[in-house]
Amino acid sequence: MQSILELRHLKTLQAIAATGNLTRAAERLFLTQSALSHQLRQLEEHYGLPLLNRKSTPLKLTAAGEKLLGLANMVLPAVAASERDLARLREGEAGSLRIAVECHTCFDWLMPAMDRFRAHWPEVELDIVSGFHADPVQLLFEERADLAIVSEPEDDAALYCQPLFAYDMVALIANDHPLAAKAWLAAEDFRDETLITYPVPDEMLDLLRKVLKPAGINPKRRTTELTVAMLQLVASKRGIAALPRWSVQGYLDKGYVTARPVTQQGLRSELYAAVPATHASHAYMQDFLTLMREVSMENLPGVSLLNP
Amino acid sequence: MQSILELRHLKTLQAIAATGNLTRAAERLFLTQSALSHQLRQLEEHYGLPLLNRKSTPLKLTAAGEKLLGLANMVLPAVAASERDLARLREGEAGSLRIAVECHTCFDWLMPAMDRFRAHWPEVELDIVSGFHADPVQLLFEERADLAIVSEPEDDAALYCQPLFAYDMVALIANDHPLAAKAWLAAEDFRDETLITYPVPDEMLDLLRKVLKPAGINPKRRTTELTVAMLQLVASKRGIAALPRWSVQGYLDKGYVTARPVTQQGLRSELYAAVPATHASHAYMQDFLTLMREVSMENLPGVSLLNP
DNA sequence: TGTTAGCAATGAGCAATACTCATCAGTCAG
DNA sequence: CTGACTGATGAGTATTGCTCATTGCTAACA
Repeated sequence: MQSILELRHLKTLQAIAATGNLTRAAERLFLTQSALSHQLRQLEEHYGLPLLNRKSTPLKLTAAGEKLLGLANMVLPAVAASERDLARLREGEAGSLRIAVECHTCFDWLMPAMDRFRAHWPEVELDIVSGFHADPVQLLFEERADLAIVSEPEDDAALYCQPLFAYDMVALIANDHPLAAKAWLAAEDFRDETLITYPVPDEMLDLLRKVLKPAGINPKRRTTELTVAMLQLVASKRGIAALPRWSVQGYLDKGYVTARPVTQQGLRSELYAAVPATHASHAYMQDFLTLMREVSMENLPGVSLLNP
Repeated sequence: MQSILELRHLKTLQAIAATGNLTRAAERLFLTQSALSHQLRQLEEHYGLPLLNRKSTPLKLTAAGEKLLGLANMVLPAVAASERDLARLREGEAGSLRIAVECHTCFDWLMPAMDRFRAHWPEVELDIVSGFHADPVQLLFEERADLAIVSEPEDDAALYCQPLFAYDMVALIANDHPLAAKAWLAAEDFRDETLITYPVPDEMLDLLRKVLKPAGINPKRRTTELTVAMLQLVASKRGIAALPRWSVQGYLDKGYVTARPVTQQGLRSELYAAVPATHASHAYMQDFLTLMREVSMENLPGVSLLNP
């Protein structure tokens, strides 16, 4: 009789539709698989209708489920927008969000996140701090930036550090390169090759810091600023490179070059967002932090969210 | 950080905006005043903003409150519509809803309720059973009607009976009639007057059943089918009538005739909807039952809902 | 000016319920 | 057949949303 539906249920349905899997949907909502299963059963009992087809993998919504999903898709964005409005009412419209990056490839996913953000907070001054800096965190302390994208968690009490996502770095080699025959590359394999990198300090290159330096290997080097140029050099056997899989997936799909894991376990890298603790509570900052996670999940193949 | 907003909160805000009063809003939601107060405080703490201005009576929403109310007004109807869709998915589109009335004046508020219903359930056959019947409940058993509007609760297990609302019956007299000088009319006052009624059996006239019959008073009678005709007769001192206040409020506001309570405590009447128990669970029936209550609250002055 | 009625706020306590945990059953790939 | 991965389920717990009882405030009225 009385409606038992709550926003919680709509969020659940959205997560299930997005992941096609109760377990992963639960993760996304910071709940357990059991919780979602119970929620679902309660809804289905209440409406006397199945909401999803359990037989299929990935999980498919029934017609009734789709109806409610449609509701969720119209209601939840409206709720989010209203909550932003309230935050603006409390904190005012304006503010600044200057982003410092240490990693070239980040632009790929930062751009769509920034676009979405601009629509939410037109009055916030949004910038990427130009030029590359050895230590982007330093820019935060100098108040020349409000947010830094870094590859290791910062352990400073003056900073709030939010995990973004993890991804695999892969070695890129020409399709007919002898190393392409191997299932994965060891540090040794780089010894006699030319390593192609961005023109940044060694400490900012995960391959060098985590794999080659520890093994005492220091290959010949060549640098370029552009990812496409790197791929061009690799394809023409002028050297090998190591890049995030998500930044080159498009080229891999076209068979332009070959990717191989670095070391047997793979080389897993992570990204974190660091913001001055004083800025962390701002609503627009919180919004951007979640936006970055959302956008990267949507757009980048093979990344996994890190628990905040 | 995490959103705590739920549909429950939106319903609360809507009720507060509608009643301008926590206590009455709580009644409408079948909760206590305390519950709403706590809800409100939780929201205000979470958003760091006051949602309503406590100083004013009736309670006024702040800008932030209005924002959320706007959200409620867009979200809640969408939710209700989706739930109707689900009900249709389960039970099918069609059905019949034939309404039997024992009280002439009911048309005033039945019409808008029926209009709203038709929009919700276009495939349900909606009718008022024509002609007047001494016992509309009988029509339910004969399966010639699906819902009856009656003035006393039915005590039959085969029927589901929902209270609708309560209202005051008032005596109508000419402005310069001697009885207009009295604050209220006693049974005695009717003895030498002509009573103007609808042409229905005496048991269906609350004034006769509850006041005059018990006092052993049986005044002269005159009948007419139309409410306006009754008022015309009253105004020209051809007799006095007793009608629901809500059905004549418009004429009273224009000073056309004078209204006086019947007996010192007033003559309070009630309306109930009776439906065959077998039909009561149908979603469209439930929808109509709540629609009748909603519409009468909105349109009829001085009525009060009865607790179901 | 005291008195009462009406209203919202508050804190304590309780009951409903939303969740987790542990486990089971089914499906699929190796 | 086994192990990995899935969702379902029941029991138990932690949370939370609610009610109850009371207080403080305001306004109306004698």
